[in-house]
Amino acid sequence: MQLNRQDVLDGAIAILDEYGLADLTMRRLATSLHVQPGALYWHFPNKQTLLGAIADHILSGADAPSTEDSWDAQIGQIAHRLRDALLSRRDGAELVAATYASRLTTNHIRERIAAVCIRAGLPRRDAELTADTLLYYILGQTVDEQARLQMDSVGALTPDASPLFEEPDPTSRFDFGLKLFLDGVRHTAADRIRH
Amino acid sequence: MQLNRQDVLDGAIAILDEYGLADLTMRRLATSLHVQPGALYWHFPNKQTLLGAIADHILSGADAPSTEDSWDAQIGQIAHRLRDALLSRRDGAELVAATYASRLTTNHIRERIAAVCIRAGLPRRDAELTADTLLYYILGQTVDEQARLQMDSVGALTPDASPLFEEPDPTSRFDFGLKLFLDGVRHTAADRIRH
DNA sequence: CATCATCATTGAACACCGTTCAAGTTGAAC
DNA sequence: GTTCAACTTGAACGGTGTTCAATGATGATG
Repeated sequence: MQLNRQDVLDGAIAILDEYGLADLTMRRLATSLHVQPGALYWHFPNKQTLLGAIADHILSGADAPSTEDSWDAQIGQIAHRLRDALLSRRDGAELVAATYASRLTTNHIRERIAAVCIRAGLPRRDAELTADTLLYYILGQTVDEQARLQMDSVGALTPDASPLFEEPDPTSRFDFGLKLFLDGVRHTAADRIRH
Repeated sequence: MQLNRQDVLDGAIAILDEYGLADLTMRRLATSLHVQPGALYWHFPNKQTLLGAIADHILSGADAPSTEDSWDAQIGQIAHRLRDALLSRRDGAELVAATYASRLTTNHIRERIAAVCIRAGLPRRDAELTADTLLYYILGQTVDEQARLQMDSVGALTPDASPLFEEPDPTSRFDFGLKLFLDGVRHTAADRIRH
């Protein structure tokens, strides 16, 4: 029975969920698909491209149009959708951050955010820079949050610093930075923005 | 002639500058020091610790007290100092971002930024979250900028998209996000902040 | 049903990587 | 000159991504 691209992708995602990004190797993936490592290279030219496809899968849907009315609620919704997508899989944030840096995801969340900013009245270049700024924040924050989460689930060193007593909770931390950002956009473009 | 910790560190930084992070391997470092790979492990317990020491070196000085008066000029100065430090060496941003995530740098730039926010009137937790938000932005933005810079210096694919015609220039892009952030802080804590 | 081109896999190798460790060497202090 | 800690060697262990000629499976065509 022969493999196809989707089988390889599904197998990779299963390994990611179960063992994490560090243990997602071409050899392990091949073994789990009952195949020799070389076979994978018929479906994907290299590992980085495969990771890009996983990143696309993780991000799928995050760049859909917002259902909110005001521009700031729209950006807030998209930001939370992105964060949820990153957190939905083990090491998702780390994987997407690495892949985003190497520009081999086909997701259009950057353009979606920029579009909201343009519709709100920002010039195109400012809108793009604003989208970049937000994306850097979300990726950095979420990578960190997920790393902590995983450390806690393994380590659980000091009961005092356990996640139950950690404050503020991760979502509040995220919203703090998001609000900071939105306030900045509001103020910077105060004279241009439509209400 | 025997090696010491500083020799290893200097050798590693030399390789980083000349060949980049991807080619900074323990074996290559050993060869350049005319030594067997195992010898390095007497001076550093593992590669990650060595990278942490390099990150500390790159960041040294970036967390000094600001010489500015107003809180926003102070943060701006520290932010630019951090960016300059990251850009001062090949792959510096990538290296520091990776090391920062794994928490083995001893630099106190986060605390410095938080201290400025506290002195400006923010409660301690808000100050820390604010510092985190800014750091995520700076790291993400600078990693991206440095990656582009390196791609241009190697690729130079389309003359139209060459760095000469790229706009806005990287520093302006950085300042755009920085201003967005500072405006956000100003607005968020408008009633609390001392002027 | 046989043929044939295309799709897909094998098996083995290449050139690396970080890390470990018993055994050996070096160099300074006594 | 001996001793002892600091330091290095040499060799291995157990991995990694990737390549490629040879081989096998598959489905459409004559």
